[in-house]
Amino acid sequence: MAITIKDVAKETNLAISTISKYMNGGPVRQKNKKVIEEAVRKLGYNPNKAARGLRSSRTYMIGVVLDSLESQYFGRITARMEQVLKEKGYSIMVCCHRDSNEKAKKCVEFMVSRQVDGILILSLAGDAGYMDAAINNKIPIVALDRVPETECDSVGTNAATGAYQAVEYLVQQNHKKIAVISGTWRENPGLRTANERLNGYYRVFEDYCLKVAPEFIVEGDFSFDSGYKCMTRLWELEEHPTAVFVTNYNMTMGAMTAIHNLKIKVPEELSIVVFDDLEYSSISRPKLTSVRQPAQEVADESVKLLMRRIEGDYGDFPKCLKLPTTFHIRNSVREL
Amino acid sequence: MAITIKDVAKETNLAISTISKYMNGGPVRQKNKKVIEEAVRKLGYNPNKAARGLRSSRTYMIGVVLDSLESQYFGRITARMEQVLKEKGYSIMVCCHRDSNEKAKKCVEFMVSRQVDGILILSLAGDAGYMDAAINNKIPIVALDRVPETECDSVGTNAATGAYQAVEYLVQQNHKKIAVISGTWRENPGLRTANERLNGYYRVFEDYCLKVAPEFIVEGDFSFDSGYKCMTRLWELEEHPTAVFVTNYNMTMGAMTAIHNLKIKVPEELSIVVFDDLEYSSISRPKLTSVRQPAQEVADESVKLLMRRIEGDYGDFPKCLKLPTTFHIRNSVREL
DNA sequence: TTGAAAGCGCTAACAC
DNA sequence: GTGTTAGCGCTTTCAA
Repeated sequence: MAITIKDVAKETNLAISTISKYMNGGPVRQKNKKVIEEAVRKLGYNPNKAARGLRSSRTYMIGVVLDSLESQYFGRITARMEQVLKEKGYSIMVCCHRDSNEKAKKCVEFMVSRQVDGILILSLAGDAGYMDAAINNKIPIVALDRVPETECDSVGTNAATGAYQAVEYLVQQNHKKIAVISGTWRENPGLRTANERLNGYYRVFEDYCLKVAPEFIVEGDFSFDSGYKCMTRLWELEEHPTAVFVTNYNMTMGAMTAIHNLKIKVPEELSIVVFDDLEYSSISRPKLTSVRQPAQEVADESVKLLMRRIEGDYGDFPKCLKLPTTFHIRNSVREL
Repeated sequence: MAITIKDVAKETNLAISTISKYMNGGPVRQKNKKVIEEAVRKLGYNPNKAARGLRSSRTYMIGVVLDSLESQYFGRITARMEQVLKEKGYSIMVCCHRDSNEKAKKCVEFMVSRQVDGILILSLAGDAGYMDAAINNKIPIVALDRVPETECDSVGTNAATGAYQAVEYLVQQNHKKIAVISGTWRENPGLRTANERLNGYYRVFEDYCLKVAPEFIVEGDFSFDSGYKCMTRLWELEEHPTAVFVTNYNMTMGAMTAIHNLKIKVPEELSIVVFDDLEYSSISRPKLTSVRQPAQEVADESVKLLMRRIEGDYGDFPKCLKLPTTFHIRNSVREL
């Protein structure tokens, strides 16, 4: 087995507890400090964090449960969380729920049994029973991106406002026939982020006294395929829209693929604005005018909030933080 | 604090060790089995894995150290590893090295101090001193994608063959003026994957008795920007190439952006084949003919190998596994 | 089969 | 400042 604190004690002729104190930044005599440092280096001692956690009931481990590592947006968020947490001495354990609440529940239980100090959970809709294990064990948990229905800490972005801005921009460019490819679908009406994005659309129409054309509102499910299908369906309409608002990244890529296949010219024949501003938005031609969610800030704020909960500061529980999106005008919209 | 084995013992009037045995699938009297099950459910008992690890020196935790969570290819690999490992009862701890060997060393040490049962390390060039901590502590470690110089287990793809296939295809379509945007750069000549991809190119020229034009070999560093710059430089040449082989994903996107800006028509004016077959290859217009690395198989094989090492089977150490790439013909190459 | 007891590596009281 | 000691929650002998 590896080097333990005992070995260091033996090597230095000091007590175990002195070594422990030194390792935790406690006060140690100058001379001993040197001796210990020396021994630690020589032996290559590395404190066993599991044992430390067992004793101090602090594992310095944070559980991150997310849909999948394959999504760009969540990848960015997770990468940032890892970075920030590492600086604070925490490491992260990840677990994918693949959009199943049942699996999410398992993930959370798993993390709890690992004694994580806190949990960050990304993107899950509907009933939040999956948080029970954490709550019962008094392990702080903050939800990201999609806000569950239970009373809990959460941080996300102000999707309604972001969507509003995107659609308003279209209106300001004199578009009236504006379609939207939404992520709300009847089987899963609980998906708040999807609803919020759609609400932004409705509100613009309301505020500008425009009439909503039901056939221009098509429902996808946030997947590539649904984006493709929705766009195709839109183009089969007798009267084409002059602009379309696509409400997430995967659907955007699906829609753009359909657009290419149908040989629709953007922005000449169809203007497009999209929610999520990731790789593809600036790589595609034309570049896509888009609403950006602040991945880094979302990560930073949720970590900050979680840290406060871990320190025991529950003053403002439950906190629901909504970060503003930003709007990036590029070349996919033309003025009518 | 949470429910411990003690609570279950008290609840059932059995000894702690009996509960432990039950929890680990040991032989317990039918009657007691029922009683324990009942109590576990009622109390919501979840064994503390840290304590278990401390005792049995098995944490059922695997450390994954990788460049960054933001890369698609590694995201896929990591996602798959998580899935497979979860099925086996393992969870993963991730740590990003951001292409710094020094940070990688820290990551590995960190994982070691967490008593992980094994380490999977992705994509790192040059000297492999960063593995020392794992090796010294006899913690199995397998390297993925990029193979370090030290004697160690590794699994990657057969990049040279993949590159060969791509360039050979170009030759078969009667291209002679074939440029390559390589990922080898003088400051980091140790990057084997980059060298292998370039070697594939050289070998085709050798085998087909073609002459290599030095000005057609441009050196990037696997980044978007370098892809952009290399493509631009290529187009400033007096004599343009008729085809280009781009040796990784980020450079491909950079090169494509340059291609769009320079208004180069693909494949009419320039054919392109690329290494890595991710999202963009099939979204872009035209779709990109590309070499695909088998992310899932790489993940599966490395996990399988690591598991064998954890079980103590070092029969074939050090094993260097190279999985075949596949070649996908799409619309970015024209026949001359 | 079951239970008592030792101990994994560490921290935290407490006495010195 | 330093050392002694008692556990954190669990597994694992070893007796019964």
